[in-house]
Amino acid sequence: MSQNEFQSQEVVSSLEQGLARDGFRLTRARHVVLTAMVELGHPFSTGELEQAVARVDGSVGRASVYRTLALMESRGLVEKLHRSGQEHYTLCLKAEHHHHVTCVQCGRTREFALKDNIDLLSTVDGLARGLGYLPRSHVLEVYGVCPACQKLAGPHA
Amino acid sequence: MSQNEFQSQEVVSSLEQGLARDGFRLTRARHVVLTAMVELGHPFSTGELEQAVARVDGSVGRASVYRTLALMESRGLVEKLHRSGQEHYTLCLKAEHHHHVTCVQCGRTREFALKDNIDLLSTVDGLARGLGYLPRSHVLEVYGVCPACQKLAGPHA
DNA sequence: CAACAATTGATACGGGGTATCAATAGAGGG
DNA sequence: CCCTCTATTGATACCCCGTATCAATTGTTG
Repeated sequence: MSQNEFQSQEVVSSLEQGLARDGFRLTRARHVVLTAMVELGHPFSTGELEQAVARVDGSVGRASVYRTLALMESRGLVEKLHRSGQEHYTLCLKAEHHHHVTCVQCGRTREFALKDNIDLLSTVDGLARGLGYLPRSHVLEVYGVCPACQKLAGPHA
Repeated sequence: MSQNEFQSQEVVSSLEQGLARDGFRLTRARHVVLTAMVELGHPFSTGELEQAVARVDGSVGRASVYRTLALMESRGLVEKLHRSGQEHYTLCLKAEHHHHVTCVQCGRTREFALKDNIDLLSTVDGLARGLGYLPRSHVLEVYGVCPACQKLAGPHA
């Protein structure tokens, strides 16, 4: 646990360094929101984020939660997940283009890149070209049961 | 144009027949909302749908617009599109599992299935398995410039 | 046509997210 | 270390979207 807290703080300060590098100020509010995001450790709704922030520091205003969320999203460090009933957001630690596998039971996500699978990436583009489109981008989200939840459920998953 | 209107009415009544088959009543409100959806002919936000409905028949209540939208969505005849800044919905005419290509310029969508591309489909599942997940479902949305918009833009697209 | 239930429109409500704005507090220079 | 300048903040009010409610209406079935 203290191990986890240690890692969390490292993640938070690396995010903060990124902000500072681009001329954003390191403020108490941002620190608190980032800490809350990292400590949640899994995709969160805006409501969950608000609660987590309040737990860390009740003096941070609601508006700052949304402002920081928007800031991180605009920098590609937080992404919206699709197909969850309610919109959820997740921290992205990989810089490059990537996708998510979301566990339909515990809700945790895992990032993956397609570099090992160049076929897939080029197939998606090729598919668009086959329809006469000029490919620009795509969204691919995968849903399944993660290894941990499979174990919990027993062999008849 | 009257050709289009004729086709629109056919689509609307085929949707209505589906509803009737399952015991839903054919009401004025539903007819108006479906007509508005079909006549929009491209992905729409809820606001656009409200406006279109009002244009067709101003006496239809706001609640019924949302009720009909939810009904169609629950039947898989309308799907939410992802990654649009604002949520958008689109009519789905294909029954089977399919995806959308959305033009980033005109916003129109086109459905496509992966049957010609079984590789891709099984690759996505295989990819999840490779990470230890039990694949359940996925979202794939493709964005690009459609043939018509490419022509408009000239050869330097 | 009668009767029953599904559906509707109007209304009010709630919650999420934002615009506003005076007050605060970073960051950098002296 | 303090000063200044401006980004950022917290509080508030506000707006808008979607929904719960409910009496009135309208499909449908027999």
